[in-house]
Amino acid sequence: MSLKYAVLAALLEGEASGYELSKVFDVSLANFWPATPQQLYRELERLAQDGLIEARVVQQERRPNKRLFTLTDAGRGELTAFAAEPTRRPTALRDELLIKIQAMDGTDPEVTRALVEERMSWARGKLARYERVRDRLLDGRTEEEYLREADRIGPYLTLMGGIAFESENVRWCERVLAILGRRVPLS
Amino acid sequence: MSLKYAVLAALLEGEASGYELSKVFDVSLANFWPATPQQLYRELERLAQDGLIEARVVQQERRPNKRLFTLTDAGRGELTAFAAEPTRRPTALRDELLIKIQAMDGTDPEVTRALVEERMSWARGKLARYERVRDRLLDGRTEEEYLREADRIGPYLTLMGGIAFESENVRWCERVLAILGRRVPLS
DNA sequence: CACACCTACTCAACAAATTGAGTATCCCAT
DNA sequence: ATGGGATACTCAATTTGTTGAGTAGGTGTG
Repeated sequence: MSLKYAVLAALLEGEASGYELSKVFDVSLANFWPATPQQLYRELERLAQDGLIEARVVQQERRPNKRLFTLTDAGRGELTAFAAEPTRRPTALRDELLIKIQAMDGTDPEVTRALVEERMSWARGKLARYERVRDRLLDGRTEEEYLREADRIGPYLTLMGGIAFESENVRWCERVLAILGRRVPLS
Repeated sequence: MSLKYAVLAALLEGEASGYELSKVFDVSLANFWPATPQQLYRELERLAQDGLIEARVVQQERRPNKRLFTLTDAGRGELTAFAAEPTRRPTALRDELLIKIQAMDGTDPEVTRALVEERMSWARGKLARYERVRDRLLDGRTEEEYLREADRIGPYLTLMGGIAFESENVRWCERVLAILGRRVPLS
């Protein structure tokens, strides 16, 4: 149900094709509403049928044609209505690694170390990507200036959330590695 | 696919009924693998059929009978094998509130404030519950002592993750509220 | 000049998650 | 004495999410 609004929110940034959205959902929105390309195409179809978005086909020369989608007034309306509704479920984190950590006693600690290290470097990479998005948003201004001047601060606040989340993730990994290291000194 | 292992991991704590598990999945495991009671009952059925857990029916006097499930050796084996496998997808955070924040420009800032405040007090509540679980685990010992003595540290490390996650959540809410407050001074 | 990867999707099948109702007993407070 | 909540589930329908294959031209790399 919420993917619908995630897509509408993504289209606030302007016209986009399904393919472009699938990229966006991989970098910025991926932080709080992951979706596969297939889900997006299906959702776009539905939204277009419901008149919340409009499609126009763009003929292209040396690549397949694409359909660009734009928010309609109706879509914009539904989105702002949604944004004012009370939130039903709060954060839901689904993390396979944490299941493995929960069940780690009884497995080789070195294997667990490796899993945590992999996660840590992944989180660092994501953090770096977020920081780049941040720099592009700020565009030389300080955060203060940006928040005063910008007409849309929503995307900045969610990005801030993503950055906070991933750096906490990295810190957690570091702590876990420290603890594992104390338990099983490197031989 | 992972719910299976989440359930097996939960049963490491000992025998439990579906009903009891649905409580556990609401407090501790909810942090990294949410599941509804219906999902759990179905999963338990499947796991019992596959011989990974065993059920025994306990007759009760003044309440409905219950089925208590225990890990079998096969179940324990599958779980430890899983715990050593590389993790496919990393963290996926799904947060409806962040969609609303992303789309907040164009809605009444006071409404957004209220949404964030609600989330903050919810996160504080969750944090308090985690802290209580932590105190019960530590049982008077310091973290150092616990980590040296305890034979299972997995649950402590995941709990640490939950605490880190929720306190970061609270901090994010505070920052957002501060920014909203500057933009829209309370009249 | 072969091979992999990028754009830009569609189709189909399946697995997992959500929602809502239904059953039946007991305890506690108003 | 009546209503609400807790225990302890089951059944069914629907919506979401995932996986894998297929199409088809274009670009870049060794």
